[in-house]
Amino acid sequence: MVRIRKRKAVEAAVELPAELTQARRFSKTRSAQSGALLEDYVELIADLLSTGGEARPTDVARRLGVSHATAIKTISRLKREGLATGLPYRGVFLTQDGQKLAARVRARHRLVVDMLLALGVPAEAAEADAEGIEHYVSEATLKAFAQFLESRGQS
Amino acid sequence: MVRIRKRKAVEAAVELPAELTQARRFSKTRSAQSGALLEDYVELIADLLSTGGEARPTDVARRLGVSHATAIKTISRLKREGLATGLPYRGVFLTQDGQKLAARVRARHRLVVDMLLALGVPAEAAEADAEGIEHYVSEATLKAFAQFLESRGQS
DNA sequence: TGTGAACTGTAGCCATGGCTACACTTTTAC
DNA sequence: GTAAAAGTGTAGCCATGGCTACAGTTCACA
Ligand SMILES: [Mn+2]
Ligand SMILES: [Mn+2]
Ligand SMILES: [Mn+2]
Ligand SMILES: [Mn+2]
Repeated sequence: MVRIRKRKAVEAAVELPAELTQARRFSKTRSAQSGALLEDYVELIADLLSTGGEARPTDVARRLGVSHATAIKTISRLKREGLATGLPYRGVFLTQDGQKLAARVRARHRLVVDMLLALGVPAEAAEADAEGIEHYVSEATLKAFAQFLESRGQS
Repeated sequence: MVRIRKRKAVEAAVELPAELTQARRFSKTRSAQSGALLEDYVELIADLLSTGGEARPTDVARRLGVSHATAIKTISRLKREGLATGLPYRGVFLTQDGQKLAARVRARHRLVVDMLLALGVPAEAAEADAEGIEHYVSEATLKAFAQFLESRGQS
């Protein structure tokens, strides 16, 4: 006893473009997502290097809250993608590309945090939210953030 | 010929708390990430249901820009987690929990988009960025966004 | 009313990003 | 100088979220 149900009600009235636009947006978000982890690693490694002169897998793991095995696996992906280098048992370093990415990511992170703070978000929430938000902010949005901060006199 | 290198330089001077705080932030971001996909599915299904009265796997797939097999697999996860129901070949529906989640997600999505627009971000960039940002915005930040919009007269 | 088109579902592949367990290397401390 | 501790690396497990290929079901329409 299966009920019938209509399909293809109104020929969709050339509604396709909107569908495609939305699909493109989601695709873009998925791409950004796949880069997010690498960005965080590179940013953190740059931080460790500039602070203590070295970046060791265990430090990276501790700061990210993952096991050292996970950190090592991801670092090897960084190396595979040309962002990091290093010899066994000798710590991790960033390639030119890695350093360039780190600089961009760091500036973006700071801008997002500053924006949230300027809006009155409490410091810890601003830091925590920025850790996720930063990876999905386009150039256009970054520019808007910067202009807002400028118009407020905050850096 | 392997060079020696110092380790444990300064006993870390009780630097651990900061480490833990940062690790907790990253963990939180990872949790949010795992919920993001389900949120988008639920939001989209609610949209299809309220617009056309039914939500079919193929529609969902087309709007998300994934294959229908991927959509079906994720929808089955929605069902497993108590957010959706439906019989074979009969479309997808939302449970009470699913509908509640959809309402929250939809409101949040709109708020993030409105905020970006208010800052002068071009419409398409605002929509695209919001699709990612929305999943990482805490209650505190949402409140700050709402207050900003209110202070600007934009509902 | 039958049949081809459209849709739905299943199986099985891959990469990512978690984890634990275990083995190996380096550093520290005695 | 050696033994224990700390760090590093590998193997192998799991879930997620993509995909294609193929099989089964429902619908539209001639
Ligand atoms: Mn981040
Ligand atoms: Mn960051
Ligand atoms: Mn989204
Ligand atoms: Mn959304």
